[in-house]
Amino acid sequence: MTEQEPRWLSEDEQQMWRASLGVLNLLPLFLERELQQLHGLSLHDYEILVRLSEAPDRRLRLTELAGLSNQSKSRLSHQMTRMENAGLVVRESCAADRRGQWAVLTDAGWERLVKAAPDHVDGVRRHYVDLLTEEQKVVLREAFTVVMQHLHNADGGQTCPSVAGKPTAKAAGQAV
Amino acid sequence: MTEQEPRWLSEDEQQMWRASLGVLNLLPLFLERELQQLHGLSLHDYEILVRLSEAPDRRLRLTELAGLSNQSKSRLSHQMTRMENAGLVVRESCAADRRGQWAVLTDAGWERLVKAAPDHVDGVRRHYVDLLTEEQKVVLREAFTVVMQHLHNADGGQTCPSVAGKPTAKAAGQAV
DNA sequence: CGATATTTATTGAATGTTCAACAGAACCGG
DNA sequence: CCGGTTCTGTTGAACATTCAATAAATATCG
Repeated sequence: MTEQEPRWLSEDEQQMWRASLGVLNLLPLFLERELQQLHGLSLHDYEILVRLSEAPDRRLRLTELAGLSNQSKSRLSHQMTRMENAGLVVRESCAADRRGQWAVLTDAGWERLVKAAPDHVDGVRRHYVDLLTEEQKVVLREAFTVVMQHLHNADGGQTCPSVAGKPTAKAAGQAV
Repeated sequence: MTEQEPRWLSEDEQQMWRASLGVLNLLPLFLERELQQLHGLSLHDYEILVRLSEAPDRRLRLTELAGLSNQSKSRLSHQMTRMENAGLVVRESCAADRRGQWAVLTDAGWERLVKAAPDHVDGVRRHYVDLLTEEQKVVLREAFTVVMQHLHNADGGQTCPSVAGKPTAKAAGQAV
């Protein structure tokens, strides 16, 4: 019997957790809807386009892309199929490792991203970034960097391959 | 032509946004998996159980429940069907407003919640709360309360009915 | 070298989510 | 009290996601 009285959350912690849950649930919905209506893209589409756009040669191995965009390889695989059908992206098999595949951004994909980016950044600002004070942004950046890191390490690549210590890319500033 | 150069995110803002996205994507997955494996509940199941458990008479009108748990009425409706089949919850039609329905927590649902709560709180701590400093928690609570409020107001009840100014319930401290 | 394990990516089935359309009850305004 | 509007909740179909199983190429190591 290693039963212990669990460490319940304090009133404040609970409030903070519930607010987090709210944002977690709602924010993606809003961004997704705007993106979908204005540009026919899902949030995941967008995220993938951004990551590819920042990659050298506009290409990334699937596993790495999955890690960078925080999703499982299975999900990415389905996603890629859809995006390939939409002409945003193509797969190319990899010479160096014949198990592997490149995800490559097409010109159409690039243009789609460039068109969508201003509206999307605007949405991210309206619904999130611009609601925060400078101090809050700093704290949030630090806090969430830690949490994200933790989550990437915490599972043995089941959920999503851990992203290497890459510096955040500099490219077109397209707010994922 | 009201075209404007968009206000791109600064380097720091972008880093903070991307970390947020990471947490947004990953955290629910982790909590969901643990909850599912240990107790056969989804995160949404759990959230609904908690909200009902805190409500007077363990019952809530569907619309209000949807608002409290940050989801659309449609989604909740499907969810309720599943949970009703699982015996966690029942629907009762509402005398005062004959359009309406009550969502009522069953005893089985309550017990299930009580059993799951310690493990879930533990997960929330391990993957989130305990990774934050006291200062970060405070800042996060304030910041996200604002953002959540904004999101609730921002859409005209399309996504989810806006939650009234209810004080965060006091009940069993079960960390949603 | 060869056997085993690991890594890469895909697949299909089960499950969950969204969106738009709907039906019925209550509200509101003249 | 009648007509339109809003609100309640449900439904089905399209779509997305998860999970476990698979196949194929490469690593590992005795």
